[in-house]
Amino acid sequence: MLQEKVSAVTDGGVNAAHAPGLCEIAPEPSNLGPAAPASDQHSNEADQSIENIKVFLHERELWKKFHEAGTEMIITKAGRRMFPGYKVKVTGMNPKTKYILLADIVPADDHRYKFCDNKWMVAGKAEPAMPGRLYVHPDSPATGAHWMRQLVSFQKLKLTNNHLDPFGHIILNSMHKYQPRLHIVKADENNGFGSKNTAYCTHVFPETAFISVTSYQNHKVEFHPTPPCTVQMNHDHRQAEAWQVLLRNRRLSMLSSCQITQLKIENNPFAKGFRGSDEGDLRLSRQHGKDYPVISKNMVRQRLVTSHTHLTGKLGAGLLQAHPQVLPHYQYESGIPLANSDTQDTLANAFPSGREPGLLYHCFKHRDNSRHLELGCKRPYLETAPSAVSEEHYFRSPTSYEPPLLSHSYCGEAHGTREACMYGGEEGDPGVGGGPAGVDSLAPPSLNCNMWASVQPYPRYSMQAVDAVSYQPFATHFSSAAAAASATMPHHSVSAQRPQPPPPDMTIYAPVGTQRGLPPAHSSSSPCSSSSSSPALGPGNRAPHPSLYPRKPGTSPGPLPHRDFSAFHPQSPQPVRDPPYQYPMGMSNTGVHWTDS
DNA sequence: TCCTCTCCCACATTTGAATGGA
DNA sequence: ATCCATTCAAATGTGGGAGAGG
Repeated sequence: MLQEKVSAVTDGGVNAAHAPGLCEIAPEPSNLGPAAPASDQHSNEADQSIENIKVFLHERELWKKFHEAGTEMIITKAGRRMFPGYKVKVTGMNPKTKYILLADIVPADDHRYKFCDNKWMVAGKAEPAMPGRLYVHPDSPATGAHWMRQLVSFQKLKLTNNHLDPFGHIILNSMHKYQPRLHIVKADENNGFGSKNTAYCTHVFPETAFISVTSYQNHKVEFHPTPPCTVQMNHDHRQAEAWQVLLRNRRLSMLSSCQITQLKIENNPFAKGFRGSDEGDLRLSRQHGKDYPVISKNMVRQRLVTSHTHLTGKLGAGLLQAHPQVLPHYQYESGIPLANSDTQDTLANAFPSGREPGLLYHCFKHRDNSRHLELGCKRPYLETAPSAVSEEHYFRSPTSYEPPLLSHSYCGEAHGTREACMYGGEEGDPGVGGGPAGVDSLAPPSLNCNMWASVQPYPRYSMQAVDAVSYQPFATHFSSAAAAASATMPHHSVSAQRPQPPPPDMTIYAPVGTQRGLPPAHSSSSPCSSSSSSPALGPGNRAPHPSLYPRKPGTSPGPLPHRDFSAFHPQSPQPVRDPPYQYPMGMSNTGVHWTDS
């Protein structure tokens, strides 16, 4: 957890709380200002109302930069952190009330995407959603004072594409669009485990949506110091000069931070080694046996875009007009509009969201024409893109969905059966924390409670699905709250309107192998048996390297069992006994407003 | 057989936590 | 108790290549 000062938070606001259970987003009056106060239905309890909680996304400007470029998040088998990190500042909590903060990542739509012609395009229907997992902040539960004292960082949350991931990372499908969410669950004794009324709220920052990839989709091109053929073909002095300008501008700072890899390299300390410098380029080049600098493709784009101003002024009718096929290509790629484009176009272009019906229609219509999937992708990067403009017709709806920039807050109340506490693997076990009575004993240091619960990506937004869920015997108020919060997550119409049967894999997954030196429990029957903390725990509790636990064929955890587990783990290294934790999703009566009991 | 697309892996580098000595 | 240097695991994007599928 970062120990940053509260004042370091620079991000925007949180919008008002909405009536829980509504699967639609109420329009927000403002995108930028601080959160409008929640529509408080319990004004006499304003101080303690969870609706009063405001969440500010940390590094929101950075997130917005990524969002405008079309955020990509690498997912790997071993798990990859998100960058930018998901950090928030929370205000409005009751300092003495205990809260649980957790995050999950849900599909933003039911499309599969592909990166084509420097744009994200719908490439078909989404693959079946992975069993959802919740990432519970390691400090949970903690008092409001604790949460408000500093930034709340979910930086150690990891994403994986390993469907059998034993480490508790959040499982995602590659080339799909996802939306992280933050849930705040009240966990004090008056509204605690076993309580009928669990107050919670969900916050969504649309700018944190991303497309998961196994490798960044803007690959490298070799930046030869000699002009490319498109320039060489025409021995025009002005073009040669233009190329010199390009070379000269290699080190220009980005006017438009538009490329994901470059944004990550520039902002992620761990990627410092890739930051641009002539020496760095040469180093990378030599590393790959090249005598000439190798510049990332996105850098080329940036430099071209950056140089556009210079070029247009300097070349006029020269290069750009002599080769009109070049400029249109760059003009639109990656949603980087030039002077005439506005932000909305940028956003729409970067993320062809499926939330906008018209856009969807265009995408599918285009796809049905069996054209766009073949366009551009096979062309060398510097080749012309004659379809670039026409593509815009299909992927830039004039009414493109522009996501609000504030977090959407959804408050709700979970009304589910709570026959067991999620902490209560052993009631009375102070380490495990168990049960309603264990709440008070759950001082933050004693409980590192990363929990990984299955979340149904689509059906959870469906009230029909909610009703259809058969409760698992180990429901907890917490999971109920999380599930309820999940159920209130607004979803675009395609998913929300698709009734889903009760999920067959309504499972819980346990964090495993998080204590140093302790192997993860691979047994799906009791995956928590030897684990004591989660991968996201603080220093000293590093997750073991996956290579320490090679999966032999046939010994893999296998498909997630119908009953899987997740548990909060004490820091003590003792094995957690099989915690009968079940986190049925979507069990909340989300049509009921939350209440503080 | 060829091509495209997606994914995996090794690599060099940087960061930051842990450790030990002064 | 504090400071500093060292060590090492974790994290990062990249290029090359494997493998599946058409």
